[in-house]
Amino acid sequence: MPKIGDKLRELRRRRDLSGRELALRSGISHAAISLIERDHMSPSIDTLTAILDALGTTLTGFFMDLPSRLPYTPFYGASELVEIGKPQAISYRMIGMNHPNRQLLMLHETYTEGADTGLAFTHTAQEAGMVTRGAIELTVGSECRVLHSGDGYYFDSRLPHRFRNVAPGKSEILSAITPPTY
Amino acid sequence: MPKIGDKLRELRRRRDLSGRELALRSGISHAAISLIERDHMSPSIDTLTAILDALGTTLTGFFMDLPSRLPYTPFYGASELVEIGKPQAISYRMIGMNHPNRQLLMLHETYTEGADTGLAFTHTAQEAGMVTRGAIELTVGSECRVLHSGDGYYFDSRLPHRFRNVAPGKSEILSAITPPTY
DNA sequence: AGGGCTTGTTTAGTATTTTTAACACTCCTA
DNA sequence: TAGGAGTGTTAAAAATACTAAACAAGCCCT
Repeated sequence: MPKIGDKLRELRRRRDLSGRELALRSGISHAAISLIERDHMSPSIDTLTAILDALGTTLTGFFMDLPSRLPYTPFYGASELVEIGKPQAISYRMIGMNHPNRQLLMLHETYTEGADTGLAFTHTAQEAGMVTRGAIELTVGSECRVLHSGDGYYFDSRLPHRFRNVAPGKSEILSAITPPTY
Repeated sequence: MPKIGDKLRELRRRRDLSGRELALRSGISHAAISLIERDHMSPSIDTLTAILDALGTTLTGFFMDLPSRLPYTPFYGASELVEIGKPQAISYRMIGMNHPNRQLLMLHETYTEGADTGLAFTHTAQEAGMVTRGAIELTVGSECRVLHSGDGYYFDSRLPHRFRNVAPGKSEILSAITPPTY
């Protein structure tokens, strides 16, 4: 009943993949992919999962559809990023402040030497990021690790988490949170 | 792969429906429902849609709050980021690949000299990011601007957009997209 | 023009889902 | 105690998803 074919094909094309390439990555035959994309058959959850997986997507993301938007300016110069933290300790500079219907919160975080968020909980949200400078000790639940420039993270904000700057000087993170619970 | 059985049974029980009653309302046999609920078979999108329909739910709603009961590691070392692009031109390295129910897609993008995405459209999504190295010419709708290290952006992916590396060498972006339908 | 690559489609056969029908069990009630 | 009406599970056929192989069309060579 749901016509997922067009959406799937569009997704694949956007990634610049041929049917055969996607078949190879997903483990599904290219014939099946062709049939699914033209709505000639309704894939099982398992096969659709495999396909979306190879496209870097999830069932949730795939089936989600959002309402409309307004015109605005998409650019945010480094100096225009709005500060929503405490620059003396931890600076949170926000990207996308003026967006009419924000659904994710993107932050440029700067930690001064020794800065520490302490243990934090949030409602149900998800958080991802990458260290771009220095070294950050990240604790999530019972796990702990030091992340250096280029290392990333992704966790459920429901778990208690804590960021601590362990570099001799400033550290920086670029992070994203959804939904934007700020 | 995804074990949707428990969630389905829980949903049905919460509505105080028997397997046969749900079968009647959905048009699916009660045997099939039993098998699906015990993860003995992977339903097609059509049949799952019919079942969820009878339960007053949608595919989106169903997959959105699928419990993430799987243990996972929130850390992603720089070398573990999964490549979903084409390193010769534009590399998209994904943070959060193993997350059980991803709701945002975070990417570390590396553009080789002169790399160009060409004009791209998406359905309804939102995208934010910051240039961390080099210089990127970003076009969104009718607007165009060159972003340097430290500059950010936030736009609606429904608008036609294009990234082009205009630096003499590699450029890098750290970006986030939600929902993860890139 | 003709090979050799790619692309997406079709067809026939295999595997899996889905149905139909029977089985086993509990809880009522006569 | 026996029977009916409810529940969920299993075992057969039937229908459908899926695969493997062949087909057709386009593009780039020389």
